[in-house]
Amino acid sequence: MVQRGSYAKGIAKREEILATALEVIAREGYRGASVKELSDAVGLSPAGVLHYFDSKDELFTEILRKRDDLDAETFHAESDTDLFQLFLQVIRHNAEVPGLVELYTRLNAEASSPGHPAHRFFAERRAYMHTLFSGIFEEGKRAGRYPESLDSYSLGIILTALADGLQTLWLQDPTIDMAAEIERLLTSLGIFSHERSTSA
Amino acid sequence: MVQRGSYAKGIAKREEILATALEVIAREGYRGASVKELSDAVGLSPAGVLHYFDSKDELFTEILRKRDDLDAETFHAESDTDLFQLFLQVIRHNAEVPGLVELYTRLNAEASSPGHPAHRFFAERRAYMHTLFSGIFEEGKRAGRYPESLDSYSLGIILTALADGLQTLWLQDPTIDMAAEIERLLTSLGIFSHERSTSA
DNA sequence: GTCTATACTCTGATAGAC
DNA sequence: GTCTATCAGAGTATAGAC
Repeated sequence: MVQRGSYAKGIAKREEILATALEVIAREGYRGASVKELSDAVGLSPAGVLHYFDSKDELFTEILRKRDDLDAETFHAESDTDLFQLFLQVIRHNAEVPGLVELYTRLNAEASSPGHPAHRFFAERRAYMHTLFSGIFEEGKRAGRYPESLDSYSLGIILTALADGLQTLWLQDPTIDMAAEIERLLTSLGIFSHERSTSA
Repeated sequence: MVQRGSYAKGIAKREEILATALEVIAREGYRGASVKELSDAVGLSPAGVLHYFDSKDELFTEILRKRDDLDAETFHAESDTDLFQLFLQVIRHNAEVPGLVELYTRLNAEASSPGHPAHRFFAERRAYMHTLFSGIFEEGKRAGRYPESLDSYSLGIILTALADGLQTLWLQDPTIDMAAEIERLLTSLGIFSHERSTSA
């Protein structure tokens, strides 16, 4: 794989592979998705697909990256958007695409080694979520809307961990309402008032 | 695999396999542990080991079950033990055995299908944790020690999900202090007072 | 550069000999 | 109860066609 994606056609093909793979997993579920299955869906041989990606794990990582990009377009912040509500919207949307949730959860569990293709992705995602939550929380504290009981750093870690853990639980027991649980915790912490919170 | 474990020797051998496998993963880490590697450690062929277990996933599930049994022996409740503190002790102990944490986290992510050998294990574990937390919390509420702000059902789900999610995060970033984060949340919720909480 | 065909390696798993 | 032999399937590396 030399000069991957240097040509217009190559770039387009790479995007097409990602879009197709994302769509297949979102529609059909994860079910041990293999390179073979995904390459069939695009009309290429497995090696043909791996011409654009270093490995299966890198392909899967890029699928998740694309998912995040699409979500960011769909759920973008307006000037008056409550960012916690936006976060809850994404969580609610997740319940519609169990295949992607499983892909995310599995890769998350496998990416602990720094050498894993998804390690950087999850590190960046963690940093982003952390900055986001800390920012919202610090601002709310300054405005006197949020309580001083919890520091922003911990809140960032806790919400990130909770979101990940709820997805693992929900995959095993879909009766769990991920967004509602997060909402209840935020309410208990005094971050949501009952008026501002809207149930799904 | 007929009549697995019906004979005394068979039962002993099965236990020996589990004990050795547990010890190897605890000491060496997970590193993509294979049946081959574990069977070598016991001095058997892969097929020899799979005589005692239906599959690799069943073997791994039983390793986790044995881990829980050993933990229950080590961290057992005395009459005056704070069960939340006991929970935190187990979490702190987890940080000493990353290999087992990774085995747990990976299997947890793979066990979503009801047909998976670990599905029942995690369902039972979830139910146990849930009953435990709800019980502690209800009791504390009745005694007036805990606030009414959060219902027991949600607290059970949230703490279980948080524990799982923190392990995933910690595997990727070991600077995270899992027990301390849970402690901070419990403190913010008014469940821990500062006097009763003891930092690790 | 793009892609197929082929082959290699490693896995977990199974059948049957001992 | 445990082995050897074997299998099916995975991911991946290479050679070379176009």
